[in-house]
Amino acid sequence: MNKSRNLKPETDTSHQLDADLEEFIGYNLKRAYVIVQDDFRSALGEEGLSPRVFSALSLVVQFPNISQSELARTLGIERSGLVAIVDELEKRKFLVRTHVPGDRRVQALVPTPEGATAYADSLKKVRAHESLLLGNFSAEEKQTLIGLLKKIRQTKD
Amino acid sequence: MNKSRNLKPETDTSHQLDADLEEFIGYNLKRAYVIVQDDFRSALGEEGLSPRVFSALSLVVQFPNISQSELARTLGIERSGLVAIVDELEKRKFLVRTHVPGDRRVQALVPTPEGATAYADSLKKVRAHESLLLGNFSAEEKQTLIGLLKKIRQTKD
DNA sequence: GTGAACTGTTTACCAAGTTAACATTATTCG
DNA sequence: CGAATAATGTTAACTTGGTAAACAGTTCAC
Repeated sequence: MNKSRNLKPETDTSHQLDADLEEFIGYNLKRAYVIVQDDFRSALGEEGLSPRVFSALSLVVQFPNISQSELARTLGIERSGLVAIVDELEKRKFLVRTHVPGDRRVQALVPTPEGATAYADSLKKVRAHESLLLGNFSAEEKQTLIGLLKKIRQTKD
Repeated sequence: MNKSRNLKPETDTSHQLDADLEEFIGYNLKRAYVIVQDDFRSALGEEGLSPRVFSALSLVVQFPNISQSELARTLGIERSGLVAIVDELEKRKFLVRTHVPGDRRVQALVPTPEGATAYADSLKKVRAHESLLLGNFSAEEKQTLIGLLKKIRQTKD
């Protein structure tokens, strides 16, 4: 069982091909995640939205009046962690925190017109980034991949 | 095209089902990645190896005498970032940095016997974690997923 | 032999999260 | 009612996992 592959480790580029690591979902998931995230950032540029801010804005635009708690829950992060994200979106004038009549604790998040157009613009860029990065994927492969990734999420509900 | 879904945002749990976000590879990748990583950590316990340390040890055990530069390259991280990982493995006595005769710059990484057994032990736990977490995946689905994730990596070589 | 390149390392930094505590407000239910 | 319980948004301190830049020592190319 000992593979005894000790030939010139410095110049042997075949490591990736048969390392134990390569059989793990976790490792492959991370490597792919890093690539996609890096490409996302360079596609949206220095002043563009980061992935997490984009995803928050997406939900606010699509579900106006969502509360911060609900947004955090939907994104799978802590309420405390969401504060900085909403702060950034508010500072950029992409949304406003508004009071809701029924409950004086919650601050409903409402997208501004600038927020809506910024989202539409970013959405285009994100779609372009994904279709360019995954240029060698068929539509079916993309759907399969998304389906399998969602299935992982379903295991922990 | 306006979906106008403004009914009780606080209690509407259908957000996940049709949000724009859900069609993106990047978003689904991140959500899945977080779940798998969290499960990895709880499977290996408080004193267990973190994912990145596990992956480094894996390569050192499988390819003894690998240099730090080569290891960093294989893992896709910076040389500077690898230092802390190797420091931890050395402190735990799982490997030693050794001089190589030909080149006085490089420090070849050699697993200790403890390192090898720690890896074997961790490997079992990692395999158990993945097969438990992905209990509702068929062998074929797992292979498909890994293949598609690798394909993402191939786009940026 | 000199300039370029590579190795390991430190330092300073950053991004993205967590946990714990808190004030404020709502809800539950003896 | 009123007291306990719970939810909301927020801050503060911390952790993790990286990067970028600079550096000394060493090797390579030509």
